[in-house]
Amino acid sequence: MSKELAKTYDPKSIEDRLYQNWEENKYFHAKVDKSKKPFTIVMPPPNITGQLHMGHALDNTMQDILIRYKRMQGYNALWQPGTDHASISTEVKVIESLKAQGIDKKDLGREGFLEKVWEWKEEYGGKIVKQLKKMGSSADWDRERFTMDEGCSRAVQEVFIKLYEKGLIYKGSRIVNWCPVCKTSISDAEVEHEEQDGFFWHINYPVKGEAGRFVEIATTRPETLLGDTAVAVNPEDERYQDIIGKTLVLPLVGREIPVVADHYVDKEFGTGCVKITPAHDPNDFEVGKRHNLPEINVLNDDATINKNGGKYQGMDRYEARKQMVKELEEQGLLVKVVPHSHNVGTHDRCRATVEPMVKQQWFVKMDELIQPAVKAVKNGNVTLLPERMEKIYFNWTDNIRDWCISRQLWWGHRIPAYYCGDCKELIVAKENPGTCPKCGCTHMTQDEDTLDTWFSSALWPFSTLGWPDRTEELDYFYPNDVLVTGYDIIFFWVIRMIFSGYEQMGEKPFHTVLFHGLIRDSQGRKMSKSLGNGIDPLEVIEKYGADALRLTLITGNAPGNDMRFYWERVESSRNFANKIWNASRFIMMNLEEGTLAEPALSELATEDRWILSKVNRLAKDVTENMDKFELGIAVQKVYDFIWDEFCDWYIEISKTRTFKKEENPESARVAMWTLKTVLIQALKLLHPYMPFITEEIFCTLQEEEETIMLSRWPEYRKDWDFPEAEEAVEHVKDLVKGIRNTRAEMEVPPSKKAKVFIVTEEEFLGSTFQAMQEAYRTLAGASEIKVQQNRDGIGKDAVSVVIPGAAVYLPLEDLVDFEKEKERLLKEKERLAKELSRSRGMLANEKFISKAPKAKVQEEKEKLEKYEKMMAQVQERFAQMP
RNA sequence: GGGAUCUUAGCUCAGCUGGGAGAGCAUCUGCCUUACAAGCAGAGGGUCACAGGUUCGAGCCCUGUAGGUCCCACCA
Repeated sequence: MSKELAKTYDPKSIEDRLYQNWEENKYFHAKVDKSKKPFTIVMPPPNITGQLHMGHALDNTMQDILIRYKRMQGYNALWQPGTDHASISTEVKVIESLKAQGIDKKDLGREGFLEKVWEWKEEYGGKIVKQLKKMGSSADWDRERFTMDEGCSRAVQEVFIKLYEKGLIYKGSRIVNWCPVCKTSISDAEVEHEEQDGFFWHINYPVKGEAGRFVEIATTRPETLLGDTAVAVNPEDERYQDIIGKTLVLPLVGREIPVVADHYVDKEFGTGCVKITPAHDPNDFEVGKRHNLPEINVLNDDATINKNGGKYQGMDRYEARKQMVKELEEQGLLVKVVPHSHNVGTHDRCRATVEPMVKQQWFVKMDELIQPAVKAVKNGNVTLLPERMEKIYFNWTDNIRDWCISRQLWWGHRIPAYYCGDCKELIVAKENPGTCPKCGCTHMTQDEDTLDTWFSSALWPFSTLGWPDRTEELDYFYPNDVLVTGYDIIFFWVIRMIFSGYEQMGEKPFHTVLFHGLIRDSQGRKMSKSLGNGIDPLEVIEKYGADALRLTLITGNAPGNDMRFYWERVESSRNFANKIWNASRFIMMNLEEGTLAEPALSELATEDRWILSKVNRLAKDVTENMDKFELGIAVQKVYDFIWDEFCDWYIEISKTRTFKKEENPESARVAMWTLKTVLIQALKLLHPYMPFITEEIFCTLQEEEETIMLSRWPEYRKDWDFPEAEEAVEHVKDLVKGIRNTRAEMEVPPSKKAKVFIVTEEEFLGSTFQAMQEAYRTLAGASEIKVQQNRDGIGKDAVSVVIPGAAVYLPLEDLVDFEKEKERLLKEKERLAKELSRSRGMLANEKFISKAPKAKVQEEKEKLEKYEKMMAQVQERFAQMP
């Protein structure tokens, strides 16, 4: 006897053990081997501050499925993992933990603080990796990287210097998004627009020298008045022709400002007069440039009013707003206040309202750099899935603006720029030059800023492979094949990787991007910390196992679509795992010791050929779906096959042989071989999705096998194609279902076995039913079976079931309620009549005959014939009824 | 303001290039049948949002309408 499995599937008892075994055996490790084709996926690096959430779970499951699939297909599959330093998140997190200990970041100084962050990273940064392992992720952990490790840091430096030397990175005083809470600039991509209810304050600006004359402006941010350096009107606006060029006196401040004419102003909107604050509004900034207006910054880094705000200095911006509105009202300059909802930019990390400010920052010039990335998607060198993501992609690239990459943070890659303390000369270099090349002094200091986190992530597909060194890994595994990620980071990351790949490597980073959606809660809400509605994947694994979680996340989920999480669905996934477990257990219980030799084709019973044919086509279909990245469809097919075909039909049918080993040992042996063979094929097809349970069963079933992970992916076999067996078994299934159905409707107790007469004139059916009667006798609850060509020996009191090609009679004698039987037959007649009229209608349509494909027409003719025969049977039965 | 996407069984969702409406859960009925009650067998339940159009044929393609979700956007 073979090894035995426990009665119910207990994922906890096997998962950790198997994973450890895989790691120890280095099954995940991919070595450069030019004799094999590489297949590479780079893992989106989770933040070191991260906790595994459903998004990671889905993302990693998809990648693991692809990697395991390709690995089994014989590819040299590399899943390159790593983590991200996540500058703002980590810095904020460490600041908070220091605060709890009563320590302030500034007191530690830059060096001291960074030391603390590294300590924190060592202690907590690896947590997410351990959690990913719980998912069964077969990433090559030996190659794990970190965006701030030595190599990745060199890559960042190299790219920065190269782009600077090409003139694609520049430093400039520009208007940027400023987060007053994080006290750093952020990129446009990091700003989220939120509709907020606010007001329009209409304010009168007095015209200089013309007492009683005013220009009425409308603003949503009255406090920015402090930085106004002009008022603009549209040059074509007839109402205001005479004031263009005049001077206004800024209320509360007294500064004199000009009225300028600029096409930016919309005549129809508001009053048609716009206050211009170049230092705190992107549009005004542009207007200011056109009219040579001064930029007056009135805000400190924490969004309090600075010294340029005169008496309002030190007040928070909102406090100042209140105070100023009050004073304007007192002075009679406030015309009206109108409720108005408008979009406010917020920082996606901390939700604080972003303040546009003019600052000295570093930028990447985007217009040229982006071009190869645009072309790549347009000409299909890079495919985005689902296709609609292309529109989002192009929408961004078409409206590209320069990328602000400097951050006023300490944790991150420090900008490799040095300034001369004396002559202010700027040098971009890997190291501090020591002396100033211009004035010769030695007062060189490094730029204080660090780079946007995404600057290093953009290099991830090649920096992880060793770039800027020319490693053999880089040569072999680059470009990667597929990138799997959420559509929410298409701008942050995907686009930037693509243009960086072309710019640095001269080649795309990957050929396909597979996007997935968000996992939402059962009410369709985003899972978030603040709502407290997040479901912890680890909790799901603890309760139902990693395989159940993986299956739940993949089934019924179309690419790029969001999905709701239901515990009930995990439960049904778990049930499926248990189903496989028990089916396997059953097979092992019946397996005899010793290997089962593959029988000759002639030894196979009809049902053996049927299930082999089915599993054979399943392998073909699943492979096709996988190749098209239709992961959910593929696994659904495996699920249906295992449960509906293999368990419900084949195993049940096979019992007639395996339970009677003594009677016909040879037939039992062939059945056992088929059971085992088909199970192994199915396990392999399922392995990428459910790695743990398939491994455990595979290895228990075949002690000689080391792992399913490295076994060969099932390929289509021509000699396993048995269309006639498939047809035969389909008829048997119809027969069994028909009998079961009738018995249930006639309320025949399950204990009562009935005789079954099958009347068919078709030779193929007759011999099929004859040959397989042992198989369906038990399935249909029959005592005795007779297959014949006429109704001889069948009494009038027999219940009849009409199936395609045959009529089945069950002599139930006293049990028959003829009224009920008539009712049942009538229903059947109606159904057939409907089918017949549909079919006849189609075939009577000349245009259908002439225009539809011939095969379709033929198919329809066959259907019609089938239904006509069935109808005849039903009518005949009516005629016999008493 | 521009764009994407969704509307299919009571609930959540599949449905690939157009060719007789599916799954899981829920509901109802009967079964502890020696792999599995986390199971088996059976049943009910859908004018595929609405209105047009293309087609021999539309859940699927086109147009419009309504409602939901999301993304982008410098109208102060």
